[in-house]
Amino acid sequence: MEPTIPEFGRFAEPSLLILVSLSDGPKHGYAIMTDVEQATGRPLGPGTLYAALARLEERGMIEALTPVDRRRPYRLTAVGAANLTEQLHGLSAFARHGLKQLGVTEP
Amino acid sequence: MEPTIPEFGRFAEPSLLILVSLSDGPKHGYAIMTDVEQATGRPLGPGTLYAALARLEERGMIEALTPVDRRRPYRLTAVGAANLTEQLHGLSAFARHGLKQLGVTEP
DNA sequence: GCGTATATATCGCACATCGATATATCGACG
DNA sequence: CGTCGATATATCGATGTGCGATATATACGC
Repeated sequence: MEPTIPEFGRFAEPSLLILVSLSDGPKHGYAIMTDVEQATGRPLGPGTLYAALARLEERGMIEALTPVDRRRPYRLTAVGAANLTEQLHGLSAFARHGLKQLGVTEP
Repeated sequence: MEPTIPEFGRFAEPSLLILVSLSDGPKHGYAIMTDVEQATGRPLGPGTLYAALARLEERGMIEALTPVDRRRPYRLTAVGAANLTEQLHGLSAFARHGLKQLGVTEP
């Protein structure tokens, strides 16, 4: 039988946060930090950030652009964007499914 | 300034999967395993499951019911349900936000 | 009685998170 | 012109989680 919830894959929160931040356009590390903290209200420490960036690049989800000044910007690759889109769809469906089961009516 | 994305908190995937499964009604471990595998298409191994159950109980998100036969059922607590609802709302908003930035139009 | 499905428990490795710390530069303000 | 806070990246170490493997026991069909 087919799964009722599409898979939403193999990146935990911080990586997803980073990918979504980059979906807005290329950014360097520090900009991602402030952007994510802005959006979520929670700080994303440098330990988490740079480790996750390295992993995401390694896996071809993002790529480094040529550094300007002290800044090392990254941008989403096509693969990364496709992957992110799929994950977000899965996530969205999962959230709807859960809220439905909880009896929460969505607007 | 206020965060634009509500926080979606502190449980990684498997725990969320378990909580959503329990939002359907009380279940014992093995039932959760098959339920989650059914819904997501991916197996949830016993190592992941029972460790996560222990953690969730410890934190008051779920509680153990009286065992029947070999089965040790759990159910969502009020706290757990409230917490889950909040997380799913955050998750849903986050997914919408990301998809919007990706230029994906949702049905 | 033999294999498969049901059911729970535990160990150990690998990996991720995340706070702390370090380092360097830039701009503003006194 | 000196220092302080913001910008920017890098790395280390503790702790937590995920997850596959393994173990064990019972119930059921064949």
